[in-house]
Amino acid sequence: MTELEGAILGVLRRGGAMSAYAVRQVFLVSQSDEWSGSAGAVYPAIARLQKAKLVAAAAQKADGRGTKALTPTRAGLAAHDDWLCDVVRAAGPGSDPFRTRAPSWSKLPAAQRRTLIAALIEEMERQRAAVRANPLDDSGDAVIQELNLALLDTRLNWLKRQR
Amino acid sequence: MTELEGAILGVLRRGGAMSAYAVRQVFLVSQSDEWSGSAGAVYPAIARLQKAKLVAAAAQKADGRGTKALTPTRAGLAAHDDWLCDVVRAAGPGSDPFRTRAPSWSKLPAAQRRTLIAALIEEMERQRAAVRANPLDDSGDAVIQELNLALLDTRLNWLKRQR
DNA sequence: GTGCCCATGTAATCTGTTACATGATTAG
DNA sequence: CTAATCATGTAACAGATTACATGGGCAC
Repeated sequence: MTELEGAILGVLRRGGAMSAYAVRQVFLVSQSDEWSGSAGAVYPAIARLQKAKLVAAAAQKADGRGTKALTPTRAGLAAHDDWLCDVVRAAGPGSDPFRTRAPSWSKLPAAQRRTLIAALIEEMERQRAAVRANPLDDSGDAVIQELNLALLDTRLNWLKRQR
Repeated sequence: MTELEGAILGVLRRGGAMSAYAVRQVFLVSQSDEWSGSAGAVYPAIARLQKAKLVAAAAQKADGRGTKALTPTRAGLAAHDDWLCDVVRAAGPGSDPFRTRAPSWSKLPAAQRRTLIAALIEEMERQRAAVRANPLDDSGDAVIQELNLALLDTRLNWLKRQR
């Protein structure tokens, strides 16, 4: 199961029956934009999940567009549990564009480096304010917001020590 | 420029002239395993960089294997600077398998959830001990280690609040 | 009835993964 | 000499991205 497939099952599990389009919207507006929510990723991923009988689709009446209400099957919930409990994968570092760049910033000319660090601090503080201003009603989003705030603080702390 | 291409330029910039094989080793033993360092990724990426004249290859004498010493060109350094100063990309959240799973952990049966959280704490503390035990001689690795330690602490703090 | 969003998908392309292939060098 | 490692690459494949295509529902 790919990360995207696991994430989709999680959305269906937390959000109840919804259409593939609605799943896309969740990714499109998500705080952690790990995926673009592009149709070319979401629809094939859902098709794979359906083929593997991990997701079931119930046709909605009075919709000529063939909109389906998707729900995880019992096997889908079990597979998702396994994915959730995969300690090795869950504990992995993931990919972080900040961490990838940070080791090389010392190679920049000093003036450029100072400008960059100032711009990064400004951007991170802007993000932090935006997150803080947002309501965290949905339980899943609240967790992501909390972890994202911690990430922002980590980066800000590190940046301010580099000034 | 892809993240991998940027990272490769960074390795060449920080590590001095080295072969494509040596670049691979850096990724293979790297603390932040964002990439596997697979030959099928590294060699094509370096080929792209060479084609774009961002990396130059000097043949080493007395090596029948055609080993080349790779160095960033002036254009390569400029492109790398741009990549380093891309505030939007650097400030992005990246992808985090922990953050992807965390919102769904509340859906697990309570007993399973407690077991998982305990296993995750153990794994993170093991990782933290391993990082602490490692020497951080190389400047680039030291930065990554520092950011990884902060990431581990964030996750541990969050997990311990969930117990 | 004309736009605009809803809703589903496909096609071309890019990049990374695993696995394989090939040959040079060096340690025992 | 033989085995392990150094060193470079390719092939088949999987998954994500952008862009495109198609058509239903609804507001004005």
